Amino acid sequence: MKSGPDITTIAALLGDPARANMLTALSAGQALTAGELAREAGVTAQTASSHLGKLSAAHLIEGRKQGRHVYYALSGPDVAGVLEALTGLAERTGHTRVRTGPRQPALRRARVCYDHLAGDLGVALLDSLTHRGLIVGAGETLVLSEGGETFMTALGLDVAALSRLRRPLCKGCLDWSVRRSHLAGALGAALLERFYRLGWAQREAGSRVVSFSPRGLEAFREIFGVAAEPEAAA
Amino acid sequence: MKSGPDITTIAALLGDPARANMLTALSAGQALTAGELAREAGVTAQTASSHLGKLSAAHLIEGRKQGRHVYYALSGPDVAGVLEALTGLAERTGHTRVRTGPRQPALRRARVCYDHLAGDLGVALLDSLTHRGLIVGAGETLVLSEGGETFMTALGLDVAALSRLRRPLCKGCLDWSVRRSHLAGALGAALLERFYRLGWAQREAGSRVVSFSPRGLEAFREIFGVAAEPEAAA
DNA sequence: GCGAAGCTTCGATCAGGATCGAAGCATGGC
DNA sequence: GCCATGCTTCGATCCTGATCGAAGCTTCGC
Repeated sequence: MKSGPDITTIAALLGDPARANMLTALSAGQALTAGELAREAGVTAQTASSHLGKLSAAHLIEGRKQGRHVYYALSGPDVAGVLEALTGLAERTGHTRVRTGPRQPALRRARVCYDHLAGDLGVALLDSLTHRGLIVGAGETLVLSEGGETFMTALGLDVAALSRLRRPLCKGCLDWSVRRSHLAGALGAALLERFYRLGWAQREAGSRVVSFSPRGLEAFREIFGVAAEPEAAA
Repeated sequence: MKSGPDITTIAALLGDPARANMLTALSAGQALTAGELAREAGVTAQTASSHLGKLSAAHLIEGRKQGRHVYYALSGPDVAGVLEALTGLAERTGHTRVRTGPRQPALRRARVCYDHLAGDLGVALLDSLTHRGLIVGAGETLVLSEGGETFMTALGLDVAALSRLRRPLCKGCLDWSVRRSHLAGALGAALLERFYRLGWAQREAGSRVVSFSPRGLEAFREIFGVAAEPEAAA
């Protein structure tokens, strides 16, 4: 019928929730493995592989094989730009998922991001740690200070063992609901695991929501001083 | 699964050829009837009605009943902006419809983007204005300088009136064929309108092509010094 | 080497939605 | 009033594609 660039194939690719979640995760800038993207999208590895194949064939993402992992990244900043433009339009036209389910506020509050804590509480956690000088740095690169090491040990974590893992100990991860970083990496995962063990929180079945018990929330607030983070940003 | 603006519903709507054709047709700026859009999309009236209902429910378009016709128009310039951004991405990633139309060079040269000038001439126009300091800024945020205000007034535009509109006076809009910004916003629309009034250019029926008369092109070049912008960027 | 982990391919299932025929509702011309 | 025109609703069909189980392939740890 018409000629010129064909937007439908790309738009159709963005129209699937699993793929949109993957791309949104990648628009933070860092490359992610196929497995991480699968978890991010909430689908199995097979399904994720199919989606990644399509996105790759459409040149929206590029994959690099590294060992037995495959790292995927956006093919360029313009992909993220389109996502942003779409997000803006979605916001103006009132397409927010917030109202769709009762779980949404809970998701914004606290959820797992792969294997660490995200959402308001996740961001507040990292804020508290950096504010007290236990973690130093900003953005993606974070370092645990000596005081931080003591602190984590007091919490019952084996920092030495965590440092020996391949995975980076501390890493900043951009939070999509708060738009600020929360703590990822081996330490972030170990902390969340610790919260589970202490009975402070638990995963809700079939969702990414992390629900804190009243007692757990109290302890969390006491240790990390969450109350210091009201609605500030605009 | 996630919250926040939901791009998937909108992207899915854009992912259907029939709907994409309709929206592309509407991005020329003028309202079209349901029947015209059906023909544009190459589907029957029933199918078109279904699509229009969905686009309308998603607030991407708005319909006004007039007699026994229903006129549909985009709900705002940002819809056309998203289409432009998508088109640019589609071009970079090589998603072109195979059949190339004869009108294609003319489209690249000068076309309407909702209600302002796009294409080579549109980009050259903004280049000239910024180069002379009449418009300051880059990317999406642009500001008309004092000298620019004088200039526009000399051209016969009522800048004060344009400033009173709800819509932003100046805005950059990414051009899909040139991959640089052209001038959007109230000023961009008023300028194109002025070109029409001056007899420099006119819309070609049933397409987005803007054709300049030889005399109009000469005047355009003289005022905006278009020749000063060959293939420069890399 | 052997087993485990990460990713992809194959095959089957199943739901959503695009499409059109036919009928129903408005509006305008006469 | 009566018919023609323009648009929408209803119902049925059909097909694309999302999904996951199972199996295959590669790479790493030991």
